[in-house]
Amino acid sequence: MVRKTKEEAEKTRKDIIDSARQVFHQCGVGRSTLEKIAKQAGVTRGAIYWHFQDKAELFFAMREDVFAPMVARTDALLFSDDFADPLDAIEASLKEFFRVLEDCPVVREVFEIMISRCEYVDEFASVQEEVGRPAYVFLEKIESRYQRAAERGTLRVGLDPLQMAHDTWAFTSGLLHLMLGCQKGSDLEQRIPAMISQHMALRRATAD
Amino acid sequence: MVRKTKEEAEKTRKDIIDSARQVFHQCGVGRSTLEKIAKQAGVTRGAIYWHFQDKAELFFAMREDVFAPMVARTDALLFSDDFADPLDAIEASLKEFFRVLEDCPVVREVFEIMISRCEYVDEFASVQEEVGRPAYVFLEKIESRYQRAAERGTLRVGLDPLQMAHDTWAFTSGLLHLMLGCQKGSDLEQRIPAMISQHMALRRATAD
DNA sequence: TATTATATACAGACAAGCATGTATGTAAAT
DNA sequence: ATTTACATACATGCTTGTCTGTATATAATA
Repeated sequence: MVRKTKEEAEKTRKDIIDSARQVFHQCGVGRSTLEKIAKQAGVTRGAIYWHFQDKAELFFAMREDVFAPMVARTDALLFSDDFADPLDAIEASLKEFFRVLEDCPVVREVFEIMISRCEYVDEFASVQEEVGRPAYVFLEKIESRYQRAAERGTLRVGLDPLQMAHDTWAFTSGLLHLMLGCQKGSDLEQRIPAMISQHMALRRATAD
Repeated sequence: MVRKTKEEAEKTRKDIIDSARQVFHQCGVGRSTLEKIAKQAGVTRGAIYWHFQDKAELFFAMREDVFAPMVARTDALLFSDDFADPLDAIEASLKEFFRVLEDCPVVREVFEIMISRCEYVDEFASVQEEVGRPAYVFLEKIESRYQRAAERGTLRVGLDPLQMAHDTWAFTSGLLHLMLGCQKGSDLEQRIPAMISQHMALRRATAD
């Protein structure tokens, strides 16, 4: 029972990615041997080398599986027409991001691997760029939203959209890192929605 | 020329830590072999094993060398009596933190290693806690400063000190991560002082 | 439709290179 | 005389990449 049907092969591929995520999360990317990953997936290294060139390519595949959908979800809210106030769109987008991160263990595991279980050197140095770029793209996106808010008059007078974008940018990045690095006993996760609300409230125009 | 005087031995120890920092930074902690570190320091592994139990202990020593002074510096400003307004103390403390990070390559290298070149699993899992704890301590410290600012009336009315502390906490963490992960071409570093000023300005009481 | 050929999807074996830890040697400081 | 501060040598265990084997799905052909 060697040569499998295409669907079976595809399932094997997904099993390997799933297994890699678990092993990466437990051992760290560097100490995750292909043997461990194979065993966890119920295959041999031969199967891994068939589907992927090496550990790096496996890592990228795992990452892309969760990263792209995440960007799509949050962008959909950020640029949604359902919100009269762009600030509401920013708030909803941020909350959705952290909600998914909290509710979906797979997504959370991948982010935890990327943030605290991978060394960004050599063949993984490019990963840092790939993570850095979206960060700057995100900065531009929220800047455009703040800009729109300023035009609509929902941004508090005297506040500069570009500066607000930078502040929210850092806030979001920090929240992500603190959440993923926080100790189990901490109540940070429950506080997150409130933190986001309050962060946005700080820059809303006061009611006339 | 084997048995060295105590001062020479101490110098060897520091050379090893220096070398470890460079190799950790270049190869990542996991791929840094003691052989590489030894060669870079101009000694053999024997010297490393004499001064340190293993790579983990060497890592901790390197970290402690820059971490403790950093906390001392920033705390000194944060709790200084020279500032009439506690918000000024927070601002000065944050600016000092990032100034050192920018000016001192040694400090920056160590932070870069801790953030993006080390896998926090097994014997290094405790490192994450050791980094996480100061983060929570920092949260408490700035909360107490915001509390004081509220009492002094320099915090804008209606703002909750605890919530402000959380916001500044995330902002700082994010700024740190973004700065260390930012591409070389970015102008983020020049923007940092302005970002901090603006962050604090957002919560200052408006002049009567 | 039946047969054949070929590419597929792996499993298993192999050699080679490292990295680690330890054990031992040793010359000088104390 | 003894301890110190290393250097050197050694054995061991991984991990990787590659190479080969192979049974079967699938395509080609008749």
